Amino acid sequence: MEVLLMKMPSSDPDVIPQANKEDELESAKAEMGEVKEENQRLKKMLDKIQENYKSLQLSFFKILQQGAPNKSTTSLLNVSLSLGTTEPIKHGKTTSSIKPSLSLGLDSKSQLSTPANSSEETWPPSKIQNTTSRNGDEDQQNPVKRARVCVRARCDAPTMNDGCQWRKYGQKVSKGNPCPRAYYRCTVAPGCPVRKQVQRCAEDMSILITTYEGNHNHPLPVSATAMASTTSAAASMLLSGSSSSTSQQGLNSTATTTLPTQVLNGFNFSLHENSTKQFYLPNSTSSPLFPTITLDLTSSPSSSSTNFPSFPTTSLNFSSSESRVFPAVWGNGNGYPGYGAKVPYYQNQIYESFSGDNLQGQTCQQSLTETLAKAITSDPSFRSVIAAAISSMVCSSAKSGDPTDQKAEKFGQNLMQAIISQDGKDESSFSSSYFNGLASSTSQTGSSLLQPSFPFPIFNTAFQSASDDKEHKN
DNA sequence: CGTCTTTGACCAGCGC
DNA sequence: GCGCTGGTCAAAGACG
Repeated sequence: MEVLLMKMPSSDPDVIPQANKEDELESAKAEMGEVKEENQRLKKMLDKIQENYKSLQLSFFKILQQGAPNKSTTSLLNVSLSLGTTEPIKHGKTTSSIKPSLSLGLDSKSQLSTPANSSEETWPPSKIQNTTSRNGDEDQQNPVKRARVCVRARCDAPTMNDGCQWRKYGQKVSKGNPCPRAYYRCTVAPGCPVRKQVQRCAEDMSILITTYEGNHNHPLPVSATAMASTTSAAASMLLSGSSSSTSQQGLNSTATTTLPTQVLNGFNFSLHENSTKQFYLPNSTSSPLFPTITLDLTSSPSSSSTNFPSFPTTSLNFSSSESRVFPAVWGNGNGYPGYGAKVPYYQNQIYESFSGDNLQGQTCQQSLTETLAKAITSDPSFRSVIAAAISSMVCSSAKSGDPTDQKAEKFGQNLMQAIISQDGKDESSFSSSYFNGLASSTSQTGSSLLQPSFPFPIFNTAFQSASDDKEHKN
């Protein structure tokens, strides 16, 4: 800790009287004791944050379960999982309005849209539907299994690495988008019905839009479970999360009704009617027949084509305009690179948000540090959320009047200041060292402040993914 | 040699 | 009926 470093004697010890040495030693010991107390206090704070997180998570799933799914209507819906997209949304020529309504941190929003012609919304086409119907049990799949999951992410590589094995079977240049659309099918197991489309956003070439359809009929590699679980869970939410009723008429109308956006842990889960042009991808002709789940991992100002209403929300956005933030995640959509690559921590975040499974991975301080550094440096809102949480905890603690709490308050303020001040800076090294310091000081006290019990699942999964990564490499 | 990608052809749905 | 469009097929070539 810097406190200790500052207290290190700088002058020649030979000229310092023995009494002064002892005084400094005692002073250093006292400082160490205070630091330990601070660590204990921080641990309590984090425990409380964890409790709050779990409580919110439980509330979220309760709401999901309580929402009586109307499968006849939900099959006509799109679900959009937005991570941090808070900018104003365009729906054709209209803009959206906001209607907060749900409690427990769950917001809802309304939106208007013009009838969209999104190729994303219409895949698979009727031909495929007929084809799958001829395949026997394919048509027996429930809407969840038939749901499509569209993932938007910033990625320089041709495809996202989702851990699965894909084989490209076609490529087309769709009208209105100079970027060709690639068609892949899962080759992990023969006969796997899962297919995906990959296309770059015409308005922002850095955004890669991947649309998945179908469920895997085989075990998935560990590195692929994050995305698969995400899509599956999102599809489940698609059915359970809609309380709004729609009709085919509504789908054909020029304006759509309001569907809720739920915010949990900073993640926005919004439901869109299928006619909503969530993302540009113009030119589609067929009517929407499958529910579509859109997972927006972008929040760049340039992604003005995203059609999410602007609404005030506390959002954790783990995307970054710099794709290198996830160097080991994207790219090379072939084979099983996922076994050697880390599962994107934000994907795991999503997965855990749905599954409620707080992974208790092994300790990996370095991975945690890097993850924290990336999370903090990649998004200001993340820093703000952390700072706000710490501020809240510290302030409530300081009200107790305990002098040590005042020190904790000061420490928290410094931490907040340090976090917030990272805006606009390349502070990976700083964040890394900062949390290294936290973690190392924690280990001194024998606690597990930042270890698997960390309240943010992103951190837990960072452990997990790192562990998986090491396992696969071994 | 096996696997994968490329790419033109083909098919079906939709709008005019 | 025709043209447009999206999606799939399959032969040929590339690659390790």
